[in-house]
Amino acid sequence: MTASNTRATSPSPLLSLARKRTRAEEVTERLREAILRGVFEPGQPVSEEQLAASLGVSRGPVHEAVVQLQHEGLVLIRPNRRAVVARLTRRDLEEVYSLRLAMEQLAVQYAIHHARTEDFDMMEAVIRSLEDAAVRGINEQEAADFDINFHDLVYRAAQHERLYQVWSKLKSQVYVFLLSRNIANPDFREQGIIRGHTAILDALRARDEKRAVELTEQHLRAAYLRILAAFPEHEEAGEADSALSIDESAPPHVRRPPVGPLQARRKT
Amino acid sequence: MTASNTRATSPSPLLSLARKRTRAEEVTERLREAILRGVFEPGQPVSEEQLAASLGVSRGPVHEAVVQLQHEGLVLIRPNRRAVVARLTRRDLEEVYSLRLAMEQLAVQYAIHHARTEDFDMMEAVIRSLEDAAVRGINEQEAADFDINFHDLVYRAAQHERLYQVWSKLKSQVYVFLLSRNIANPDFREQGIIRGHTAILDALRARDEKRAVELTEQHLRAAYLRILAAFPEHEEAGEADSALSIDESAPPHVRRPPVGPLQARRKT
DNA sequence: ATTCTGCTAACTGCTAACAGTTTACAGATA
DNA sequence: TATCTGTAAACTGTTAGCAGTTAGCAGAAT
Repeated sequence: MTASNTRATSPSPLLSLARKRTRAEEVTERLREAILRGVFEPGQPVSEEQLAASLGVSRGPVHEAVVQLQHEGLVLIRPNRRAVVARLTRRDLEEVYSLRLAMEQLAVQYAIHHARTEDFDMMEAVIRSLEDAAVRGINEQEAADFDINFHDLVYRAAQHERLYQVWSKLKSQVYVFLLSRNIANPDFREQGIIRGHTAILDALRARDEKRAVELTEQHLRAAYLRILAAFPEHEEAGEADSALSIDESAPPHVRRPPVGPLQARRKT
Repeated sequence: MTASNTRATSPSPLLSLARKRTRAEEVTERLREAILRGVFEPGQPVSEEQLAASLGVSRGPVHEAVVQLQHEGLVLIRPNRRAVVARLTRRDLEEVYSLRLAMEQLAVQYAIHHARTEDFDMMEAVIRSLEDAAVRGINEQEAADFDINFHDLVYRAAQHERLYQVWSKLKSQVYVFLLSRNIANPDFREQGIIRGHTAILDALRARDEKRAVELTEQHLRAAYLRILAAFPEHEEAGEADSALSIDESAPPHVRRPPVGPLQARRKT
């Protein structure tokens, strides 16, 4: 997510009133980056104490960071136990993408009404960058960055704070899925992303709400299926029901087929 | 939210392995309750230090609680400044309800596929309780509790952890709106709630996805409009753009009409 | 060999104290 | 009188240390 967290509109460096970053925020970012880059394996315990020592900071800010990353679904905390890096399952994938689809359809509706032309221009620039980069060949991480950046701009253009907050939390998990499972043929994958984003941008510019919503569904369902296909047939033994699951009184595990627009389509 | 946070299925008191509540969680609950009950007025600063002193606890857990309540949208924090109780505006109302609508439509879809019969029975029980209570007359807070409890059961029945998390955050804000603005004629309001909930429950039991989604939209749009109507015509002077707004480089304020299904309908 | 038992080290939750920032206000200045 | 300025009090962010819990492992028991 290297680039996706930088502001789309860079604040003027002069007189910028620079909102002071608290130490906890810096730790959060470092730790998030480390987890996303795979420095910590899924399932691996993360000691606040060790982390604090290695970052040369006390445990207070580190604790805050860990809590924040739990909200983002990257780690799992249970009281008095060490935090554990989340192991995202097939079920988590379905949850993330079903939720994302609902939110992103809302986002394009809002974007159509509230976006400024600069917003569209920035989206176009991101698509162009990906096209250029695709020519010289890029790795998975770069592809994921471009992908997420485009969608991030859509959410920003929607000018819906709460919607953006929810997306921010989901974003990290989407990134994990993109990196770990998005192993289709690169050319095919990148062209699909480019075509999908271009189509969505066109619909947004045309203020065609129905089409934008429809295209979003297609785009995300395709992404979902591509990632799902890369999951191993038998999931790892002893896998938790979900990466989150604070809930201890979970009902016995049931196979849950996807619901709603993510499920295999009959009619259309 | 007195009752809505208790577990729907109470864990067996024997051998319950009782998940130990951390001090920070207790403080969070107390503070949330205090804000929802109006002990702190919107706009009023909340000192972590004073709060810690008055609760007989150190500032660590209190800070954690304040951060948590910021996530729930009940307070606003800026670094090095005292937290302030959120003042929810008309725009916040629109954000909350547009997001809620998208979430809840997803929830009923999942509930239709994953709910057990007990889930429906519990929903029915809540509706019945409200009917009984309405006869003897109830105050706004009780009505809000019944209302939220029903919807909470729907989200639980969906068995979608991330969806429930988002709803949990929204729930507090919905509660604030219900308490502060839901001032329609009680009889009318309660009958509307009862009818709405009954219709949704029927559609869920019938596994009629399309109807359930449609009814949810009607129910929530009605609630939105009822609350909106109670907003004063001229909002308080000096009101922030939004209760959240970490973003300091906000564009000049623009009148934003609701988007999507919340807006006034032309076609249907 | 495998399962239990008890101990030690590692670690988290919490508290208390320090350093730097913000708020509030009294007095100075126009 | 109204506005500016400097200073003290209030408050947050951070650190370090204590108390209680958990994890890991060596040795006993089967």
